[in-house]
Amino acid sequence: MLTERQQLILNAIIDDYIGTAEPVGSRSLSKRGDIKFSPATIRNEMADLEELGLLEQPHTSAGRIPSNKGYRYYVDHLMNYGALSSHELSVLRSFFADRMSKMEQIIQQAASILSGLTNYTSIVLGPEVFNTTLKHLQVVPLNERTAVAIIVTNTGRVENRTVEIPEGVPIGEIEKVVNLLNDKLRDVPLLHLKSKLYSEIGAEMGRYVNGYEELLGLLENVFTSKEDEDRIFLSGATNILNQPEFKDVDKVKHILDLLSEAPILMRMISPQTEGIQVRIGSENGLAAIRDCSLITATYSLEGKTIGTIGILGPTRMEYAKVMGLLDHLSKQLPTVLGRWYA
Amino acid sequence: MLTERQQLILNAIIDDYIGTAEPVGSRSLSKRGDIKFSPATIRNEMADLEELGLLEQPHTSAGRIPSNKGYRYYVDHLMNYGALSSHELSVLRSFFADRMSKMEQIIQQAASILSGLTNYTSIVLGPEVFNTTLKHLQVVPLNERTAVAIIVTNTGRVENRTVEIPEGVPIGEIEKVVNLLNDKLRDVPLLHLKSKLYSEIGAEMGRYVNGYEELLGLLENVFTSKEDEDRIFLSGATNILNQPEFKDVDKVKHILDLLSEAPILMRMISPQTEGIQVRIGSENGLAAIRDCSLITATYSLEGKTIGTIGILGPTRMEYAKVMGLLDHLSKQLPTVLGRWYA
DNA sequence: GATTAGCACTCGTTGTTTGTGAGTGCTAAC
DNA sequence: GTTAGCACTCACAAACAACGAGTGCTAATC
Repeated sequence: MLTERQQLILNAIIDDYIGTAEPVGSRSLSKRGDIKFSPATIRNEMADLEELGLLEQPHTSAGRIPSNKGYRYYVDHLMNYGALSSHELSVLRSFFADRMSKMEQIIQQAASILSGLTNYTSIVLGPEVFNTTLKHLQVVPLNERTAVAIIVTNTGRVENRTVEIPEGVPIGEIEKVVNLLNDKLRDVPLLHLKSKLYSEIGAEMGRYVNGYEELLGLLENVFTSKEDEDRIFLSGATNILNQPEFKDVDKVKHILDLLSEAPILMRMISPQTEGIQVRIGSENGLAAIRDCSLITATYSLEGKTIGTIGILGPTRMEYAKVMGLLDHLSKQLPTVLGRWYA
Repeated sequence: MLTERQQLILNAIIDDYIGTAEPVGSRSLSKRGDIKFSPATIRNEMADLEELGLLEQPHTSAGRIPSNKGYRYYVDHLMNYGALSSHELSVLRSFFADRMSKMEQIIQQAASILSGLTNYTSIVLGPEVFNTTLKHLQVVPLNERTAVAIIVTNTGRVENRTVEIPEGVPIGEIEKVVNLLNDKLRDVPLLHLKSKLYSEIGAEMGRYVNGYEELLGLLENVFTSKEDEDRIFLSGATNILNQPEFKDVDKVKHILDLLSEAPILMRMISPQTEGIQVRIGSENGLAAIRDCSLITATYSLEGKTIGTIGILGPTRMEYAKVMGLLDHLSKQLPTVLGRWYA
């Protein structure tokens, strides 16, 4: 347990360092208004904090910088979520005022706003298909052998896939099947489409349609959601380049490469637990972002977690501000999304 | 007009510099097998070439590097398209063997291959809607006030937009309109949809449908293609970070920011003229890529230019190799795309 | 006993100097 | 016309000193 004064000093150091990216020394700390001890006292405390692993020294005669553990302590015990500035509030208000966009646009916009307001990179995981249901299935033949299958969900999302029409299946048959499926599958959650297809529809289809086995395989392919990739929205990827700690091109390359790998991002920000989560430096597990912190917040609808919004920045991140923002947005986002689930 | 020997030397310098990114001196040149003059002679020639503006000297006692004008001369007069390596050929062959993907996937894949084989950034402009025609129009109501309008083209592309249903228009009416439109607009080029909508359909619609004015406005919105953004495909954006001339993070940031602006890319690679085009350094006009060269090749179908493939790299680019590749791919691409226009 | 002034010490940063070597331009010999 | 030779230039790297921000420790002070 840290003493009052140690907390004060740790807090001040992190505060300074977040602002300047320079190691902070005892003398400059003692000049801050909120610290009323001499540099010598501060030095003693700093030595103790270093021994506890909360601070580290780049080299002997430099100031101290927070260690990952230091940031962790700060986040867990010292920090309060920042209140939103009036500017932030007004940006968010105008975002929430928009009632026209379709869901994907809303999510993309949310990502843009996050990266715009923070100058970090935002990663947003769009709503899970969860209770997304099938609204309409359509097959449009393009020529004799190809057709495009289209799925419309109740959230307004449209997915499509090109399929090859098996030899010897006349267009008429396909239409019959599609009509049947539309009747049977309307309002069925996407998640259950495949199982329902086999358990209930398969047999019935056999009665009406010739060669339905091929069609079944085809439909399975159509219903296999490629959602995983599509749920990831990125914004402000190049913002890291603004941070002084990423002057090194090689480090940056690894990060940018990582950001273009949707499946990895997916794993990174999939909600492990509800609420706001902070992963500092090596806590992320990925070497490429060992100097980054990732803050994520889940958002829910009707008590179910359906997605995540996240910010990736240097470990020297404005935690309070970012967490304030994420907290606010994650709570408001469902109200905008809500109408798609009416 | 350059003498034989000047050409030989200029060619050698560019060749060397492309490989090493280091200024090349007279001594190292004279050691090349293909140059049989003494360093002194070479120096004299280099001085002349510099006077002509084809070479420049970073500083007095360094070797020479090609100027933009030097590259230009090289591209226009000295260089031959590189023959494709067996590796390149095999990659391309397996690409062209794929007959299943839908068009967007083909284009995206082409971009990936280009960036993969060159280690530069590839920018591809997908086929123009040009003779893309409407295959099917569909409106799926989501709830009382919203619907999603879907357009399917003969190329298998699916576009969709969320629309608000005007008050007092019953679902039945909408269905009627959609059926009418499907009859009238099938196989009409997307480009002409809007004009046709007004010139021919508008009046007729008035006869059958109440409140058709609102619907017209709505449909106009739907038919306004947002294609411009969607036609751009990027790959290997972070490859620039591998080039030694882009060690500087600030330069890189400008380029990466540029690459995320679809409209600017659009303008950059829209085909001005048929065939392969090389824009070197400042010839691009954009400050952010003043140290880059952009090589583009148009591809055509039935004599009409329908799109562009391009490579963005440092001015010190492997012109011969890249142009060989682009030439090959731009000629082959239409054969894969062809079936969508059958 | 906690705090602080004082001081010697460390070490990265900055600026200067000094070689070093790759490369040049020029001149004179071939 | 070509080339050998040579003096010269200049970026780059190493070596070095001065600087100063910052430290740890000790002893005086509150």
